[in-house]
Amino acid sequence: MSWTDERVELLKKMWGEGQSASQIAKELGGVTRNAVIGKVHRLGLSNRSSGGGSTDSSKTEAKAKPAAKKEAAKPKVKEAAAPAPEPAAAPAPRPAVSPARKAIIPAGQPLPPQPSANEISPEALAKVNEVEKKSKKLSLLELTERTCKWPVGDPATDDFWFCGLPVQSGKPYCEAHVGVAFQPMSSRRDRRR
DNA sequence: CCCTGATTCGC
DNA sequence: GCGAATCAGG
Repeated sequence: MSWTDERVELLKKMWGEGQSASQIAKELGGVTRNAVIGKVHRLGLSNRSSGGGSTDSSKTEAKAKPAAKKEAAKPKVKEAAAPAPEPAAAPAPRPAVSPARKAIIPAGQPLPPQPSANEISPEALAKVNEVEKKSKKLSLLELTERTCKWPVGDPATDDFWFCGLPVQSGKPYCEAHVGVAFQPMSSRRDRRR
C-alpha cells in the first residue's frame, strides 16, 4: 500500500481528531501503526518534544500549541440523595437471563455486573448507552482477553452480543462499562432490611 | 501485559 | 519516502 492522496488525507483527518496511530492504521488497512506514525512525522504533523538534537536544524518552536481538546469538562450532576431515580429507559445493565437457560460465559472471565439494587450514576448510564451504539457486537467466540465482555441484550434471543470495545487495562470491560460494573461501593449503604 | 507516540536506520 | 525495530513512557 502506498500513501495515496486519499489515504494521506484520511490520515490527517483522523490524526487531527486525536485518533491513535493504531486505529488509523486499522482504518486504512494495509499498514501498521508504525507506518502511520512514520508518515505522521514525515508530514510534520506530530508536534512533540524537541529535546533531542536529532536532525532538527531550524524550526523555531513557536510554543503556540493549539492544545487539542482532550477532555471536555462535564457539568457535574449531583444526585444528592435521590431516593431511587429510576432511569426512564433503564438499559438493564444486567442482562435478563432466561430462567431455563443460563448464558454461557467464557471460562475464566468474570461475569458482569450484578448491579441488582445498585444505583449507578446517571452519567455512567448515559455513557454506557452511547457506547452500546458503538459496540462491536461481538459474539462469544470473538471475545478476547482485551475486548469488553459486557453483554448486551437478551441471551435468549438473537438480539444479544458483547460490547467488544477495547478494554484499557486488565479489566474485563471497556471504560464505560467499567464505570457501571465497578461501583465505588457507596451509594446506599443504609440498605434497610 | 496492554497500549501510546517517537526515533532510528536499512531499504 | 517508507516502515520495522526499537525506544520511552502510561
